Amino acid sequence: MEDRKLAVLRAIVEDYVATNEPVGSKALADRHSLGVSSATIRNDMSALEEEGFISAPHTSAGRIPTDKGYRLFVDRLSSVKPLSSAERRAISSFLDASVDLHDVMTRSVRLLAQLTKQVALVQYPSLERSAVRHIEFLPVSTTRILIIVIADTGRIEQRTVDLPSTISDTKLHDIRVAVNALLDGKLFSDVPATLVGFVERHEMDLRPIIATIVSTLLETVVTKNEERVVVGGTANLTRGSHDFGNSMGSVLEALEEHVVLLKLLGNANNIDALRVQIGHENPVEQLHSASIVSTGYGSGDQPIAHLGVVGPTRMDYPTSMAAVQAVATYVGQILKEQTGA
Amino acid sequence: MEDRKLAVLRAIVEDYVATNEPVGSKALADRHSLGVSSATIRNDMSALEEEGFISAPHTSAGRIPTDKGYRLFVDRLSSVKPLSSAERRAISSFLDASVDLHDVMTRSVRLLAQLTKQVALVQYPSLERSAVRHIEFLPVSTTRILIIVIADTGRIEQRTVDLPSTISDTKLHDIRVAVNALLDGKLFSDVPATLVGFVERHEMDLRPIIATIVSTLLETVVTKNEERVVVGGTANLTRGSHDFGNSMGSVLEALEEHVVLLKLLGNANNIDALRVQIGHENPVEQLHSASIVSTGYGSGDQPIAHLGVVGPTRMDYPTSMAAVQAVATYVGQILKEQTGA
DNA sequence: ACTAGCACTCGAAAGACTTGAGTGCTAGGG
DNA sequence: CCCTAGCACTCAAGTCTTTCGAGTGCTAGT
Repeated sequence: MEDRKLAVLRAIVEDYVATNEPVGSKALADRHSLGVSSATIRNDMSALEEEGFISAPHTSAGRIPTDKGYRLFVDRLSSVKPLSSAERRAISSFLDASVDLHDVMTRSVRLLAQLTKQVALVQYPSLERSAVRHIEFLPVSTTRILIIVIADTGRIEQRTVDLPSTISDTKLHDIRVAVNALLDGKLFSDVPATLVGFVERHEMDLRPIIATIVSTLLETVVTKNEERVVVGGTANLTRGSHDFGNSMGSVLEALEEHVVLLKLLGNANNIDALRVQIGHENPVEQLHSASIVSTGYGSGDQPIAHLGVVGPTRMDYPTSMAAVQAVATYVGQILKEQTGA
Repeated sequence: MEDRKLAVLRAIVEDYVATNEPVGSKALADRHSLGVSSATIRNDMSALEEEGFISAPHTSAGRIPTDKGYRLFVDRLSSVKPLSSAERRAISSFLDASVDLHDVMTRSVRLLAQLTKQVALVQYPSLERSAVRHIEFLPVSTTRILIIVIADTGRIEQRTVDLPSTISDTKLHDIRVAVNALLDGKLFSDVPATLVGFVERHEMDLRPIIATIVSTLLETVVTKNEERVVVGGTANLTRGSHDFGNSMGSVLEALEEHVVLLKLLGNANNIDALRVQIGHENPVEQLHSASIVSTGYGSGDQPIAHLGVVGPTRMDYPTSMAAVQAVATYVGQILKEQTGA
């Protein structure tokens, strides 16, 4: 009895996702073998509507799932649909061809967009979770150097800095060696603590220069550590024609605001499991008619960043969840291979 | 007489761009002081239609400019509208805040999109036009190193490479010094020639390793020298509602194909002047209903890459041209400051 | 060479009508 | 007691018609 009501809800979600049209009792009785007549289904639907899982766009139309309905569906009614082996092979071969981090990110986002037919988001490995692999100083002119920070996750940050006075190449080299000795292998988040007192350990006349360098370094690594997100598959927004109706403009706008996307993916540190945010559950107002399926990925034990897809609430959750999961796993592997030993 | 016909065409273009509705003879007579009656204008319009500069969507509607009409407008009738000083200030202050190349690209594209209310494209400095500033080798494991190539334009390329055998840190350091001595300051396009014979100048047992490194280096610098393009302001596609009608999907698709965008911007080397491609004039089929305004930008004498905007054929050409021009100039300056002395 | 006037065209907007999917409810059957 | 069959009702969406008016081309007049 309760079971049947759930079955009806599942059927409604599945049909609505497939057809994008409100689904009525008759259609359900016909297309799914629920073993009862349309009248009975009508009663169940009435109850489901009462409880807020479905709603009718207008009196004489079928029902469509509400956000709450999708939530129940995702939590209790759907099984994560395994990918076909062809798909798995496609994923790994496509990602294996990547030559560098940028390439991995770009390919992942394309892949994810293609697999899910949704808009895909892939975040670059977070600097917070990265460790210093190497730091390089390149003289650009007599009073200007280029600082390059290379992270173990493959990310590279650069910054040009004006020095208060000139410095010889050998001195600069010495500083570089000292900085690297101190910072190599350190987590970005530990860099500030590690650099405490560094300036003071040098000769007086070098201190202004070193102070400048250190402050830029800190800025690069911590203060302005810009997280990056790649977006792909926006053309998929036009797929289901009226899924986003006239609000498509604001969806596109939101997708260009990387700050917003980071909020979506959860720039908090705690989340690594597959996460589904349905409709109004997501924190971005402009995307209250969209759902986000996301997860963390990483080369080791804990996630170093997130990736996911954004689509209309009426998306194919099982497939999206499977694809997101799979891509995250593969990306993690690739990064491990490329950056680790 | 001929003069008046041109004035009529100009008026038609301006009105159509402003209103997005076919413009009729009466409206022209009213809104522009052409000094003649609507009947006379009708005659002129007839002639213009005959010559293919305008066309009527259906019998009893006004006229809209054809691609040919826009072309004439751009070539002979429009004056590049200077930006307001407020706009100029906004541009320079916004771009001045950039901290690195990525930042410059991102900010430029946002700026350009905002100024023109169109989709903006900004190409990263072309590797072809870059020179080597520095090359770094970082050991990742005993048989694996990370090669990092830093260009004078601020671009940084990385590549992980598996070595055929182990190598000591000191040997690796020696190779690095040798490579840098050879390549520093060389144009990327000259790198292959410069490296001829490099492998052979080393001891026999190092040759396999060096050969591997050299081939990866060549790949990075020449063979797979991926040009990059940043896209922004896609939300502007939804602005004029039916400008792209149902073909908006394919426009978005085209904008995600960076190869396509490079074709649009002209990956040929010869173009640096402001260029306008109207409708079918552009080489990309999916964008035959769009126009592209683009130009080269550079930190020195010749352009190192291109930037521009993509919009519907009925775009405000004078404004777009001015904005593209201005942003290109500023970007060139900023890059010069950041990367040069 | 320009203008005034007029008949004509045809898309877009508004209204009337029809259609049919879907509902809620009630009465009857296993 | 739960399910089903049947029926009256509702309402969006489609179709058809009508109206409306902006805009045209042409001709005759200044």
